[in-house]
Formats: sequence, structure tokens, C-alpha cells
Amino acid sequence: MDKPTLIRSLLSIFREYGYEGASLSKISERTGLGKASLYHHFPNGKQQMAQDVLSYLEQWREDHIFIHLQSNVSPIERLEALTYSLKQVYENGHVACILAVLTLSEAHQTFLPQIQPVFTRLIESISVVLQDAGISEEQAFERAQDTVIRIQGSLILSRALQSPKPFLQLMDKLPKQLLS
Amino acid sequence: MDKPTLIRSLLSIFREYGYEGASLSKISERTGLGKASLYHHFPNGKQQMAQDVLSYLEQWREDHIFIHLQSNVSPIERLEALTYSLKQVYENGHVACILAVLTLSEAHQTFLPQIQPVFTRLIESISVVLQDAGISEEQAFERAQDTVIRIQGSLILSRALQSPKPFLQLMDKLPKQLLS
DNA sequence: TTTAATGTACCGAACGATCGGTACAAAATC
DNA sequence: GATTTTGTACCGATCGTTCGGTACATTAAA
Repeated sequence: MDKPTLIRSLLSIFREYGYEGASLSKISERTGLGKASLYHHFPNGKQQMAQDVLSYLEQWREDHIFIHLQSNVSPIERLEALTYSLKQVYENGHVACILAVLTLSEAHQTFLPQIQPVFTRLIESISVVLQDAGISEEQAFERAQDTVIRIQGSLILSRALQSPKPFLQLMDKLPKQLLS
Repeated sequence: MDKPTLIRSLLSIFREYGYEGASLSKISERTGLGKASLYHHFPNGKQQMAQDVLSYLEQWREDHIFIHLQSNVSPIERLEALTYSLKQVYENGHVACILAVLTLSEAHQTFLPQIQPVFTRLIESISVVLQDAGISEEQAFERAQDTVIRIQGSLILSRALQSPKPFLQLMDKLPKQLLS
């Protein structure tokens, strides 16, 4: 199994079971790799698995989110590209966000240095799009932060209600609502 | 130690470490009770501890949230009572929500029957307040759901940024914003 | 061209530590 | 004296981790 596929498996496992809930036995079973093999790919163990997943997603966001948010097309198109990519990564609201999962885990302090910049950068980047649409800097930041908040919250609610509707409804109305 | 105090301790522990992360040793240490004592109070072990915490919070919401949401005062006053109580439970944004924690845990299926109604009832209850303020049923439901989403999301973001600001800012603007 | 050396990917078995949970007698409370 | 609560000691299972070693393809030396 090649590294990206392996890491996507780990992402899926951590999202489903949480960090502490994803035992090495379960990871071994689900990836098809023996525990010892896992330690070949991730010498620092479980912690590195999560960190490498975060690094992988960092690149993914660069290629699928920020590249569109910072493009030259109209603000509404940039925001629609955002919701399109979010629907993709969160599998239409059927899976949890790994950032939330790790943030609420016992070891969250370990991952905060990698997680914190994700949120601040995303807020900043959305804020720029809104300012390009003529919204004041203050208003833009507030709406951008509110957007990140609602993405996270809708994923929690979708998970709790066992229905992707809250997330999907949010994705539908977000772009227009943000520019109104 | 009396039961309510004990359960509030458990609540605090689960919120800090997550469900799987809250080991019995840690619980024993933090509560000052030996394992035998814990199993005297909670014969079904850790799972019952979490479930009893949820039951305790059910009563708490009845006494501190729904009683105000369903009172006779004006809608704005009811919503301000809501944010006041939310700031109380979530300690001004410094702690996670146990519902989110359990929802993202490995054992979330176990707790969904207790968690799901919490969200639906809260959404319904807020929706009624908004309808009392003259907002259409459809609009009211959407805003109520959005409110629950934003509460959850702001707690995640506050935790991730290690700052209660996102939560506190939301609590400040929520009542007026909901009625506008 | 053959042979030896190296690197990569993987695995079964086992490590010490900790997990959630239990048995039971002592102690505290009523 | 009866009941509730607790401390001590312990259980089997599982935790994350590490060990010793195999298979195989690539590279270097003979």
C-alpha cells in the first residue's frame, strides 16, 4: 500500500473512532498492515500517524481549498468552490472533522500547534474573499469566523442526528448568505 | 462526596479527556474515590458514569434552560436567559461540550439515544421562542438549528484557538441577531 | 556476469504497562 | 446490628510499543 492511501485510511479511522478510540489493533485490522509494519512507516507510533494525517490534509487544503479561495474568479465563485471542496472532504456530511476529533481528544495539546494555524488561516482567507466583495474588514472577519464555526457545528449536529442534512443545508446557503 | 458533586466531577473529567481518554485510574484519582467506590455508585461502570452525567444534565437543562425558554417574558429576555445559562455550563467557553465529546467518541452509538433528543428538543424550543417573536415557522426552525450549530462550533473553535472569544462573542450577539 | 551488500516493506510474537472490572473484608454510618 | 461505603488485592484483556527476523528488489563489488 502506498503512503497516501495508507494515510487516507488512517484519516478515516481516526474520524470514525476518535484518537484514543482508534487502537493499534483496529488500525492494523483496517489497514491490513501488521502493527510492526505500521511502526515501519510511522516510527513515532500513533502520535505520528495523526500528525502525518494532519500534514497530508495541509497539502490537500492547499490544492483544493486555498488555491480556489485565492484565485481570480468572482467572490461568489470562490465561495462555491469552497463549499464544493468541503462537501468532498467531509463526504457530504457523513464523517466527522479530524480537527474537531483531535481537539476534543485527551492528547489535544500535542496537536494544537498543527491545528491552530489551520483555523486562523482559513478564517483569514475567507475574510479576504469577503473583503474583495466589498465587505468591511471588521464585518468580513466576523463572518469568516462564523463560517468556520458553522462548518464545525454542522458536522457535530449531523453526526449527532445521524443525518447529513444540517451540513448539506449549510453548504447550500453559505455562499449567497455570506455575500448578502 | 454526594452524588451531584461526584457527577459534576465526572462531567469535568469527560470534557477534559474525552470518553476513551478518561481512564478509571484518572477518574479515581480526580474524584478521590477508589475503583470499588466508583463501582458502588455506578454498577455498570464507565458507560453508566457517562450516561448518568447525561441524565444529570437533562435535569439541569430543564431547570436552567427550558424553564426560561418556555416562560412568559419577552422573546429577547428568554434568549438572553439562554445565553446566560450557556455561559454558565460552558464556563465562559473554557470547556468542551460533553455532547460533542461523546458524539465524536468511539462509543458514540451507545450515547446517541440520549444525545439526539437533546438537540432536537433544544432546536424545537428555540424555534418556538422565535415564532413567538413573529418569525415564520420555517425561518424559526432554520435559525434555531443554526443556533445549536453555532454553539457547538464556537466551542470547538474556542478550544482549538485556546481562547474563549469565539464562544463569548457568539453569546453576546446571539439574542439580538436571532430576532432581527 | 555473478555475487555480495544494502534498503524497503512487512510480519509474528512478545514486551511491560495499563485498561475496565471484580471479590471480599474492613470500616464507617445509620 | 444492619446497611452503606470503601481500601486492598487481584483478574483477564488490551493497550502502545518493540524485538528478531523474512522476502524481495535494487545497487555495488567481484
